[in-house]
Amino acid sequence: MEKDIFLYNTLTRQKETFKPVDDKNVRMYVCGPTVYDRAHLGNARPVVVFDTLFRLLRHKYGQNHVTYARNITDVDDKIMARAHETGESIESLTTRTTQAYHDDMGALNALPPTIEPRATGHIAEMIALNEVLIAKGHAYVAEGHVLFHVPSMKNYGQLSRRSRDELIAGARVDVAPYKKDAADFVLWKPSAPDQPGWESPWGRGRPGWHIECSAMAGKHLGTTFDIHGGGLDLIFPHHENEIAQSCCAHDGAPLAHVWMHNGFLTINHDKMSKSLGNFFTVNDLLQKHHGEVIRLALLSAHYRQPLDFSEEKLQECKVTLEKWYSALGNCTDIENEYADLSQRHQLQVFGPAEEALCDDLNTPQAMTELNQLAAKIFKLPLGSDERKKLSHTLRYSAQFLGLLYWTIDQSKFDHLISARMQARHKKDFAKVDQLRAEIQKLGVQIEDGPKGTYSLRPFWG
RNA sequence: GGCGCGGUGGCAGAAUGGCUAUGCAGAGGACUGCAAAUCCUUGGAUGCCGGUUCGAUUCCGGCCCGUGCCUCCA
Repeated sequence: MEKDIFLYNTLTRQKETFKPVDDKNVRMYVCGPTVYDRAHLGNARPVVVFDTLFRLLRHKYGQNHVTYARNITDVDDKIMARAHETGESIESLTTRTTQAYHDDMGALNALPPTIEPRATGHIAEMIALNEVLIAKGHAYVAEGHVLFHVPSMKNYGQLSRRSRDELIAGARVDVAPYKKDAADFVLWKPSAPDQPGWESPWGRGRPGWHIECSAMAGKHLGTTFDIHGGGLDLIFPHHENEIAQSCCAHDGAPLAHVWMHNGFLTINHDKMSKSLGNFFTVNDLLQKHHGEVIRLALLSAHYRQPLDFSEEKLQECKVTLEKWYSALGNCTDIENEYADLSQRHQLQVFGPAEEALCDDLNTPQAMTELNQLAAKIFKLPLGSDERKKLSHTLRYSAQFLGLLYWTIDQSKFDHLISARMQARHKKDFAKVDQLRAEIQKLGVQIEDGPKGTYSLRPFWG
């Protein structure tokens, strides 16, 4: 792919041409879930957004030249609190929740990341990082805690564009007495005997929130990597502090070149919250809507914009997908061209949607291109070469969005279709309708076109 | 109080210093065993006030409104 990729960088507040450190190994880190509860819809947005970016990067740099790391935070006070409430063991809770996360994100057709490091598997790296920070004068020990000393870093606050003074002025929380500076944050904290903990040079304890990402990113992606992503709310303090830890440990080497942050989502224009009763887990939604529909809805606004979720939006996305599937081709096209979808990346048909995605992941623009493509396809004669070619492009383009991956049992389908065709010629409409119902059981809704032909679309009940 | 983001047609949602997407919804027509889809035609927008400019929705300033973050929430 010749086209350059442009990405908006929170660090510079500008759209920049993406230039990887090593184009043989493009590296991206995205903050993953804390596994104490089912993922909610808000958790799904960064997953789908960065999955889309992952797909685009893999296309441009090669399937095996992109490393995507997304962590699992499996040690955290929220986890401890939940386990304490319910009596479930921490291990059981985190294992079960991690599995549910994989299931839910898989249902949204998010590819598994290349690496999924777990915090509890990297305690030694975190301790080592703390020791480096202490040795270099960026951290200190106080009352069993290890704290990062913010004034030790001259340019702290670059990502969020906040000065240390501003932070302190706006602080809403009491400053712990053992902190040398009000802005200092915890790298390591002591654990009570009944809390999970690991032996360390500072006694038995557990990591602070930010240190795990620095340690895991450093281990798996190297000192400096290409893209670091997450939700808008992570800019401060989480990502700011990751930068502080990693840069100071590595004598100023940048942690990541490009910082990307997705916007929040609202539900019917309200903030999603338990008190408003509009709090949905991904799994809740999957009971009512196909994952592909939810995925499209999550991509229907640009990732940096707020995204409003509603039942109407889901309905509209469902109809849109059905239209695209219908445009994809009649059964003949499916049989001849798309039987093995894993081969479709070899088609190398340039798609305009691809170009839209190269412009800072403009997914709404990509949707427009797919709509345009579908409209063109519908105007062309069924079975024509031109129509097939555009169908190729549609299928090909949609793969970048992780859409139009749906397939059918081809042999059964072909058999039923030809039987129905015959019944139709005989005008045996009772049989025709009965066969339509049978085809529907395969998950396909067929439609009769103007010339007795068929279009195909998934049937989602 | 500090830092930031946004206000585009009925709704959703891109883009752009001049020719203003796209989808849904609406109106009219075509097609049609049923059902559905599709096709053709069509009305409709850039919060307010100034400035820069031959020309601004787009750039600059002010205002109004909404919204996010400010130590563990994607």
